[in-house]
Amino acid sequence: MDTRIRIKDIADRAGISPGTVDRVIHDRGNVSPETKKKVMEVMEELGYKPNIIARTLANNKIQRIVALIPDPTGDLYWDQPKMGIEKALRAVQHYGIEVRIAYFDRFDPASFQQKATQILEETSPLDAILFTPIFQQESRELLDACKEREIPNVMINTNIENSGSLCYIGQDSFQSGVLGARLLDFGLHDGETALILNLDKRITNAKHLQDKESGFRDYFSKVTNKHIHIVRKDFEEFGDRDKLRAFLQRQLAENPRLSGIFVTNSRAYKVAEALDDADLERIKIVGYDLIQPNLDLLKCNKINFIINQNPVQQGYLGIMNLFNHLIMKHEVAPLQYLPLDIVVVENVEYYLKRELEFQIVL
Amino acid sequence: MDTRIRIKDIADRAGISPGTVDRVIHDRGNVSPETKKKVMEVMEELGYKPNIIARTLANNKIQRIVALIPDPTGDLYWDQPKMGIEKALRAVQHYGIEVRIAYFDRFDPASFQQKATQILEETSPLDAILFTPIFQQESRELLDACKEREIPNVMINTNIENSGSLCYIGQDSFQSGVLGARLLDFGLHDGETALILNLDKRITNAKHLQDKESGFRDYFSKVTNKHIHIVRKDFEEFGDRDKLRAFLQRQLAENPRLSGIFVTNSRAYKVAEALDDADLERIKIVGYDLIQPNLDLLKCNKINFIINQNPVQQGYLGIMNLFNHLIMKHEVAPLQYLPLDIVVVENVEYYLKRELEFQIVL
DNA sequence: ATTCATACTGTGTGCGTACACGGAAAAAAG
DNA sequence: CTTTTTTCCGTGTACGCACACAGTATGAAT
Repeated sequence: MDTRIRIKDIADRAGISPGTVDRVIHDRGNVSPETKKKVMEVMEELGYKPNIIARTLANNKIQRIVALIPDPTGDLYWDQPKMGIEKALRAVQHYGIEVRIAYFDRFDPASFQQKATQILEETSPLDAILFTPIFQQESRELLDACKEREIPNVMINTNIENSGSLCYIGQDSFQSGVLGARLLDFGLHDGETALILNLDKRITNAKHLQDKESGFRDYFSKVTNKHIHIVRKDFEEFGDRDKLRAFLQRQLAENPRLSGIFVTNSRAYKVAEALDDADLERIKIVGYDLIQPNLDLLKCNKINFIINQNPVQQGYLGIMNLFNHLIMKHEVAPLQYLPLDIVVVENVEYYLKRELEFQIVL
Repeated sequence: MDTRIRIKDIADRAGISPGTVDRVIHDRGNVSPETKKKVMEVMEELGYKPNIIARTLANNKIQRIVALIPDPTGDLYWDQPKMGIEKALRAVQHYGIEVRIAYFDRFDPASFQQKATQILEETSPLDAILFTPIFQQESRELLDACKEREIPNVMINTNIENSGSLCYIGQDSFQSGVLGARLLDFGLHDGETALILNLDKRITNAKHLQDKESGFRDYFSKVTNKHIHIVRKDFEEFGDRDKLRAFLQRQLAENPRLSGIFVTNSRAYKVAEALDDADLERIKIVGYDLIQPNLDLLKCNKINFIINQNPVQQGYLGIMNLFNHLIMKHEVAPLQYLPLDIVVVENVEYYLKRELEFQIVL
């Protein structure tokens, strides 16, 4: 395989045996300082790059990763990180990586806490954790436990600052709000009203929703040629269509010139379904995520734009980054913002196809 | 590594030696029909999956790939597939893949032909080719030569139908035109004119530009609430700013209500640079590709939308697909359309970041 | 002077596969 | 029946690395 430098080459050049070079490489001690220095110099000089193929073959232990994500039952969005995780697993399982996916109730912090504890206690060995820190408090506890036990971890979808995590993979919430504003702006005229709508339980961590709102407001604060009135509302009972309809009617009554709604999560379809066609004609809707009900409404122009949060990618890259860390021993970028894909009818197909097809199959 | 089935396990179960199992796996003959059948049954029964790691380590020959792409000198776009190819190489070089990049003059079919011949004759062994078939005729000749010599090949950026290629990776040109129309449509009013502008030498294959035009027209043919007049122009001397300016002034004179320009390749910046600020205020521009001059003009709102053709991805996936074919011996999807990314000021940063950062480093 | 501990270094085996080589058995030729 | 050829199959080695283990050298303690 080419003229690659092997450990043996280093050894020959340094006038010692491969075993010693190996000790230097893995910093396993029992090497005299001079020899170590010499070996390091030779490695530098010859540009030694370990052969991962041989390394993985020799080092045949398994690395166990546990992923803790929301139970996708009844929520189409959370099925997608799962798909990404499974796709990544297929790519790296040859390297001795094992992934178990655990689920928690996305509306119940106690469930998260319980599962996290269970994972920490019952999984052995536990080499890494991938999780979605949607509950701020409970996630911090998990992060602390990881730090204490020196378990590398990756966060996806929601970020927590100063977490000590290996990395975060997901969107930049603030900028995501800016983009949402920009997209709504296409359909807004001077003096009209835009509504920021959080269809979520209050209990879930609102941090990234707040960031989206800040970004949204930031955009319009910089628009000079027209003035847009901005209103924010939270509504918890999104499961009940009639209540949602009543709620929306109230908003329309209070804001007669309401002509744009920014739904901060994947539930834009609920809004579109609850509004009358006549209102929909006038009101532009920007939402998140390529889930089926959103797609259906996008195709008949009842939702105007969808911002793709790349949930499949999040899961995929989460695992791949752990792979890079655990097996490849590469540096991992701590903050990995995914693109803010703008999805309209005309390009939706290709994003869907990409999610389904492989990227890299190893 | 888990409880994986090895060749030795198959051998034991079938009551023969690993060598024979290996012969069956690689169909290398010298195995009696009964034994072969027996081995196949056992493999099926135990669900044998070859260990790629060990396979690659043992099979230490190199696979030589040559990439034939346009010389990026003086054209910022073509630098990007090159980056993608290099990124992919970094990911798979451990598996014994070697890539050499050859360049041709993107305005000179003879140069393509000459380089192609040279590659076929002088590279030995030549295990695969990745190329951009921008010259229809000459590319067909290369495809024929590949077919004759049974050299697997991948096309990126431009597609040729019925090519016998392993796969095509790039955009769906027609749909790309549809999207371009949709984006321009945001800024167009009833009765206004949209210009489809090909800033290219006539000599280059116009097939994918034609497709873009068809898509563009197709979109507006389906718009019912307003009527948009569509004009198409080709202009070869885009290198000369004064001539381009004069040309554009002529268009403005001929089409007083011209308020949208769809530039079908990466040269939108040339249009924006050649127009007066007063005209730019009114005229919306949609172009392609995240190259620096386009980005600068996007940021100051002189270009409104950029469609990303994902050139880095094209190169990256091109190599990765050959890797999948050559090393992994996986099936490869023959038609791999990349997403049509809509890029505006608000999300441009994240696309750029993605291109620069790794995706998978192996 | 011998033993013993310590600090360091070399050797060997295994990981799962590919493939060359050689040997045995069966079939064909003499 | 013997020799040669063919067909089939087992053994061994290499791939590059990790790691256990077996050394060797040095100096201190007895």
